[in-house]
Amino acid sequence: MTAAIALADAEGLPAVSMRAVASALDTTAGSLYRYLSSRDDLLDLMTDHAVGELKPYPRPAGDWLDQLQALATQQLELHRRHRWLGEVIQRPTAAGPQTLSWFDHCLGILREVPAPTTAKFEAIALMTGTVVLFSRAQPTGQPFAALDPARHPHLTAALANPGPPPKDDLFARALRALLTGLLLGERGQEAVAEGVHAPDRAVGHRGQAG
Amino acid sequence: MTAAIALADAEGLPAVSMRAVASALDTTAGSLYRYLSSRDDLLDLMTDHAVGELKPYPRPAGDWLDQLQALATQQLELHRRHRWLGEVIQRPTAAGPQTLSWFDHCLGILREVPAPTTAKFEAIALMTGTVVLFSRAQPTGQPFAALDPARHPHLTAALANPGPPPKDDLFARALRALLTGLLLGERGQEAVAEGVHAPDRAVGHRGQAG
DNA sequence: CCTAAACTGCGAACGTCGTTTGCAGTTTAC
DNA sequence: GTAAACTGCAAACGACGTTCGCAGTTTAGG
Repeated sequence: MTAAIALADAEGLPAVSMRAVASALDTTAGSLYRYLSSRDDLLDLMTDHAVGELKPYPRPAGDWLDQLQALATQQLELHRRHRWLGEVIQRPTAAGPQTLSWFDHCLGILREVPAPTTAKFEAIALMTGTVVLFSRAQPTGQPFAALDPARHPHLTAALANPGPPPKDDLFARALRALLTGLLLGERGQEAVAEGVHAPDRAVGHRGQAG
Repeated sequence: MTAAIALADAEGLPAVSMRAVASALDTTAGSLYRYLSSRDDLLDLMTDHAVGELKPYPRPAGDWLDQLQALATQQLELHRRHRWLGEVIQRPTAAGPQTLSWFDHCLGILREVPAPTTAKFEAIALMTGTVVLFSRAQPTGQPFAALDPARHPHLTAALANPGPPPKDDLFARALRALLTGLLLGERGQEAVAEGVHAPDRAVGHRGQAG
């Protein structure tokens, strides 16, 4: 269980074979089926255990956008710590209790945001998707073998003049752009530009937490 | 090759085994290694072949944002047609010629956008990532088994009151929010809100194409 | 305290996977 | 006409997820 997580952290998800985790537990592959129904079961348990690391949730500070950003930042750290998470959560399996709790916490933050429920669901899904995207991108080696400048003029030009390194707040900017665009619609753009962070109604995090 | 794509379209990526495509070609698994060096090779070929379906690229219309949106919409249709694409392109392999050509085309559209090269790379990657995210989300069954209203108050409330269905322009809105946020920075938000689509310099697609 | 039932862990095996290998049959070159 | 090179393929290898049946141990009942 935690042995499987350690294995995945160290050697990647493909290294998490029934035989490997059994060996780490000084037993054999078949024996694991006394406790697990399948390998997918193991992956589900690993996922929910990892999501549990997000607790305690950050104390509410700022408006809902700030709070979601804090949550996403924490989530990004989690995905960098467990690089196999992005791959695992893309399977269509039932969500575990920790995942359910986290999702409920997100909805709590969005409670007063005037957007339909479906939009909030999509926004949270896309937030996690963005986290996964950013957790992957770090070492850009040279994925381009032989470039023909005639065939790919813009690409060669871009590579010849790489320009300044990317700003490190790229994640926060992308996230805020996505969330405001999704949840506030076109009017959200103006609101952000004007420095207005919340709609008319008060958007606080009243009392409860997960 | 095309047989493998047909197989993946029909029965999913796991069904694309060496033996299965060999059987479709009336031969055996080992024989394929006369033409392919590995299964990853086959997947790479399938990917590049599928990306080739994006040609001819849509004729340039509107500013760079409109053009990228058209490209992304076309890409989304491709990913819905070949649902295995999203999974395949996440492997860290070298890009094929069609993929290179497409990437170069994107950079051509962004040619006059005043953003560093690295930012453009990230934006294109995130655009594709958004396409993958949206290509997945279609049937939301009931992923929630037994909900404890006390433990997940917001979630149960949200499910009890689903609200109106999501607007179908959600993809376009998310994409535009992401791209403007990434490539224009904070100032981009104002520009979009004011209906201004391009910076001072003319942003046309002059002549060439991929 | 002894026996019967239930449960535990585990070695061995099954089928499938990607990949390698050696062998026939055929084509090419001298 | 012979030697070299190339082709397709059946068989096999190791690793995978998973199943099965058998020992050893724990529990329940008389």
